[in-house]
Amino acid sequence: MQSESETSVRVRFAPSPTGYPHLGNIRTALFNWLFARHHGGTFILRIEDTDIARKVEDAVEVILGSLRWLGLDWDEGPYLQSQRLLTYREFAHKLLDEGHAYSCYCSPERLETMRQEQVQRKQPPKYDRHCRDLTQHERTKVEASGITPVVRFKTPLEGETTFYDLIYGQVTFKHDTLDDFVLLKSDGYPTYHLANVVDDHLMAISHVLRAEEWLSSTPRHVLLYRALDWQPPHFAHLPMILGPDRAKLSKRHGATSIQEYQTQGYLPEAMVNFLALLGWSLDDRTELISREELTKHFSLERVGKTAAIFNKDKLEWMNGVYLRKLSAAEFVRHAMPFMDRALPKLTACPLDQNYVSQALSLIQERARTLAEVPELASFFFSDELQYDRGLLLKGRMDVKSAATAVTIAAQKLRDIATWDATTLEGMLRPLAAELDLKTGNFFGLLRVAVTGRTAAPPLFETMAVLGKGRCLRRLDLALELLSTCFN
RNA sequence: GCCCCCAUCGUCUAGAGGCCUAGGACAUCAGCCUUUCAAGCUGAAGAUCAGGGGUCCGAAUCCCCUUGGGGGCACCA
Repeated sequence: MQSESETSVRVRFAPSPTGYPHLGNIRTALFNWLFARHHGGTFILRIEDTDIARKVEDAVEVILGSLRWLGLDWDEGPYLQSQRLLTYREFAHKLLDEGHAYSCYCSPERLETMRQEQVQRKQPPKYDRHCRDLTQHERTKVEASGITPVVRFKTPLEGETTFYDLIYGQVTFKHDTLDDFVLLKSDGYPTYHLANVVDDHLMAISHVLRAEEWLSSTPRHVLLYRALDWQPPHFAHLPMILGPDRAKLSKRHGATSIQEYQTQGYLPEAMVNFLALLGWSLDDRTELISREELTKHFSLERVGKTAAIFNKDKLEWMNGVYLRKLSAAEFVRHAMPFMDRALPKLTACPLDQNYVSQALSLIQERARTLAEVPELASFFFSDELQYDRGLLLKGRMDVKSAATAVTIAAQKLRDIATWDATTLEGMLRPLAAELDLKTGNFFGLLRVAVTGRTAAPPLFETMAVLGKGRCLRRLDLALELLSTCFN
């Protein structure tokens, strides 16, 4: 920690806009952010948009939006690599001039058939270095035919590269398992390897925290740093987050993009808490931890090495915890957009704010995500309750006594002056005894009548919120439904 | 096929030689609370620490092998 703070910590999150950020991407962003904040360093956002073919139009927007949603604010950027093409070309040419790179004129077709043959022969697919040792004469000859070459790195043929990863420790790769990778594509854009190394150096990145899938390309990067006579940054590869099938997260894993979690009604704080625990832990017991505590305690030493399958059940549980921690007003503020989206007809007319907040406060404790709220609360907002009349007889009551019970209850309720939970309970509980009904059965019957469902918030509070008029109307409706049960 | 990484309950994890007859959390099951649901509380079940060899007085922890899983091997990132 001391050595880390000696030189200023500068980290970056460098997504490519070829898709929407998923849990793994965002976890990487989070760890970078936490690392920067913990050390009082700088968190930089860099968009690696060097693949024009795969670029997704609104991906950058979504990336920025997701980071903002989670409160992962950046100090510099977003830098766009597509606007720095000259810089990469400059260094590609420098490598060319200094003999660390060469122009390759091989056609994609040739490369493809070569690869196929190699795979068929069960050989590692590697570029065969066809153009590596072309004579000047050969070179000018091909160039005359108008082929635009790519620039390839001249990987040393022998020896090995070793680097120290802050999480995985010392890692060594033999050079003969590497090939001459492309630095500059024929369209003039750099590859990831070139752009990434150039930018990390130019932007004075001190620590590269990225997913473990990059571990095996790190030797290439180290080689590049050396060829350019630059000091490489510290590397820390983060364990992968896998889908339920243990494979790398991708589109086919359902909820892939982080923004889907937003629309499903997860709270950013819950998301941050959950993601932080995917690969990092404070101790042997802490599960709920605030952003402040996280930045205070975050350290690379407590990042694990094993890939994790993310556990949606646990996320849901945690989100429920965060939902319940909200004040009633905050809960309403968070839930309203979901209400509007799911129940546009019902919320179209201006609703009494007091009614809404009373209703939602009964829902708050029962929701695990905000997207569940409209469904859980819908009976508060619909005039015409729709339910199967059979529900009224759930308490294995016969139709007649059910009808009697509802009739008497409605009668008595009509005369109530103060409509609140306490009064309602004071009236209805003794009534159950008078009717010689178990409270469970009687209250269950009223619950269905009043909410249209067997599972709902506590009856008296619910009735108190619904109000006298609504309750009485619904009891009448129940009576009607019961009457249709006779024969 | 080659290279790299990893390996503790179903899942997330604690564990850096004796504190481990392996701890916590989610999920599961049971009980309590209770008008239902949810929440809460209590408890149960669940890991021969992948397997096999070493090292050591002593290993989940160190070493080796095997197996399994993942990742990489593009003019994609």
